[in-house]
Amino acid sequence: MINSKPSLLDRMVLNNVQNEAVKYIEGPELVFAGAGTGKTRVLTAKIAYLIYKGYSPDNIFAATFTNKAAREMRSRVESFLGVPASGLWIGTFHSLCVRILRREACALNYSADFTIYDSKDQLSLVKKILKQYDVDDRTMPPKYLLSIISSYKSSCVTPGEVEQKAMGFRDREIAKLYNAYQKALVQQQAMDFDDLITNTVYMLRENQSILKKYQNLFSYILVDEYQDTNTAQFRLVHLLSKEHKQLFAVGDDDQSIYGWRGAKIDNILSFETHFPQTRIFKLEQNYRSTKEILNFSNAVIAPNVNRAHKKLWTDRKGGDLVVVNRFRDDRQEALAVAEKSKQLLQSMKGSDIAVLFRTNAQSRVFEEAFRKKNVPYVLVGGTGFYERAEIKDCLAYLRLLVNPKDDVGFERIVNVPPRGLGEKARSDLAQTAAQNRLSLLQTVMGGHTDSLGSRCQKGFGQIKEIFTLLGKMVSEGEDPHQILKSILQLSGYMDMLTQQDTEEAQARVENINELLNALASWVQENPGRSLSGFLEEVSLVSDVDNWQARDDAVNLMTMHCAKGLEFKQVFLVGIEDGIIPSRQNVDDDSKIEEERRLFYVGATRAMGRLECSYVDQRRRFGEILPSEPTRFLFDVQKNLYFFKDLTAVFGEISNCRPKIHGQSGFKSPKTGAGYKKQQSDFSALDHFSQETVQFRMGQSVKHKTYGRGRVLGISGAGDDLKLTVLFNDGARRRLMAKFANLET
DNA sequence: AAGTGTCACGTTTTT
DNA sequence: CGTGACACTT
Repeated sequence: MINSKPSLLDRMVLNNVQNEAVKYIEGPELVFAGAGTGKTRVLTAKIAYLIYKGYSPDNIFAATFTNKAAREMRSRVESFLGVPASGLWIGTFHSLCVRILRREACALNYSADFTIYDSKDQLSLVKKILKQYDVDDRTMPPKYLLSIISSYKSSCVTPGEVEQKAMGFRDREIAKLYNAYQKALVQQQAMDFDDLITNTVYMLRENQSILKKYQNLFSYILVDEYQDTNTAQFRLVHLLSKEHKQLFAVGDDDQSIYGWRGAKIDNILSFETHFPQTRIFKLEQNYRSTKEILNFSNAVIAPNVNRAHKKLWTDRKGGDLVVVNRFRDDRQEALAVAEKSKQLLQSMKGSDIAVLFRTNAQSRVFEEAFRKKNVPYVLVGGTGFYERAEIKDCLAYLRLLVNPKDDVGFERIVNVPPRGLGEKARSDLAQTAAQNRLSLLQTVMGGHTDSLGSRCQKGFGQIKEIFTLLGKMVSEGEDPHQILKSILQLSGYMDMLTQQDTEEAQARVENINELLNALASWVQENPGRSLSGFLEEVSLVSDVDNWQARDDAVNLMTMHCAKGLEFKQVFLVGIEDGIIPSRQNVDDDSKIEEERRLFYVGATRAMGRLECSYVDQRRRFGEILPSEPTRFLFDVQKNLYFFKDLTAVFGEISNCRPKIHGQSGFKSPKTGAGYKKQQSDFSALDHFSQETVQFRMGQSVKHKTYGRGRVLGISGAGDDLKLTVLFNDGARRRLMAKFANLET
């Protein structure tokens, strides 16, 4: 069946443990795969091996973390085997579940064309419900309510169960609102992200014949990034595999970074109790990073308590020591990273370089710096294309054509562009709709608006006309791209934008054109598929899914986004207390552990060079606030990184009176190419920094009256040098180095 | 109903 | 600083 001259397994190039893990098909199997140990390789090889052993691709269910990963794995499996694996069920949990749900929708009282609500849609719906129930959104903020609902859902807790276990008024209130929210979703034939998993679980749990069907269909279950599965996903995997027990999970507990959205690290740590007779493999040889980077990373993660025992090693020697830079402020940090990137781009591809930060807000300064220095970059994630208002408007029109019960979508576009339909008109419509048990759009289309005030007749008439024409186009099988064009024309949306004649409106037109292009190429790639296919794909894309590394451009992204990726050079920026660990996670030990894992994930992305940085002061909400290096840095022995104090590099130079040997660039700060050159070259500054810095982070010092302590923070320079010291009596004190007379 | 202005609040992280 | 909610004006 497969023509393999060097045998399949030979071609896969696996080490011993990897090889055994791939060939073991005798039951539940868990592979602990540390960062860079060839996890993806094992997973792909495993799928290829299963097919080679006679499993049909149709019977293999493989859950990955992103669609991008799924695409890549599918094509690697195909190139291993030399045959297409189109039937393979590979994708994110969300997209795999949607596929099942579309087939079985009626078992859940849903139509196959249900809409998927994103977090903005969820927010509108929740706000509407709070208003309906007359709940004050100060005591019950919509976002907060949604986060509660989401955490219930990710643990498969129904509104009824919340009600049952309610301890007081507030719990009952939440149960009531959760219930109303869920009812509204069904009524509007919509599901939110969590529902996609949770509803699949409920359906399988309550429906023996459907369960049997999928247990038989999926004869092998594989799960990637198992450390980031939540309870609902665990239940799903458990339900599907409990008869045949052919389950393969890979993951790394040290990289569990999604606890805040319901992921349970215990899923991987207690795998054996959930799945008895599990065979465990550990991949500990790292092929990605240098010894220096690995030692640094191992030291970062070592203090965590809640983890499985393992230690990564490598035989890659002779790399550069990890660097920790200290900058004066976030602007200097960004400019320095941009400048360094610019130099690196002469010998490296942009796709080899990444700047990783904790929060999206940090990206702004870097964008400015990269633009200023004329260094090309790609920002991965952030406010996604599909979240822009004009794009969401277009999608809302399209959504309504597929699902006329989508009231959230309807409310979005009733009066965009303005049709004279204000609050009064809308609440009247909502009332009529409720009386007739119809959705908002159905009420308009059914002509039930005749009894409403004459002022709004015109507006509703327009909507009816637009959707009648569009409906006709859809039923005639018109091309989705053409349909969107008609929407923009018939609704007057394009006219509205072109009339505005602002730069803002211009940008929106361009975005819409981009959407039109995306839709056109989707139609080309998916001939014959309906509009709902496009909408589904659009709702389930992740930030990295659309990301394309460019040879010429440096990559900017969050540490979360960088999971699973690798780069030759990594800048891990803003490693400050309050940022990583996030201010909001500092009082909880398990959250601190997760923050530490995130730091570890960031550090282990680096193959060749890792350069971290923190700043003394950072702009936050327009205010300049002092910053201190992350506590995680103190867990790393000082010999594992090289510390560079660059706070004195721009300005303030006279303060420090540095002794410069050989070529000096510091004499004429304003003019001369020499200065510019120095400014852009970190290594030329090494000497300089070592001379000015007498104190290092974490260094042990002795004070006459306070006794021994560790240096926690350094700021200022020269005579202004200030130290924050944590003394052994437990007190933190800020001292002027000049007067403190510290001994080492 | 629509457009303008003022104020509070927010930044974790995302399928 | 930037966004979104609300109040006020036309």
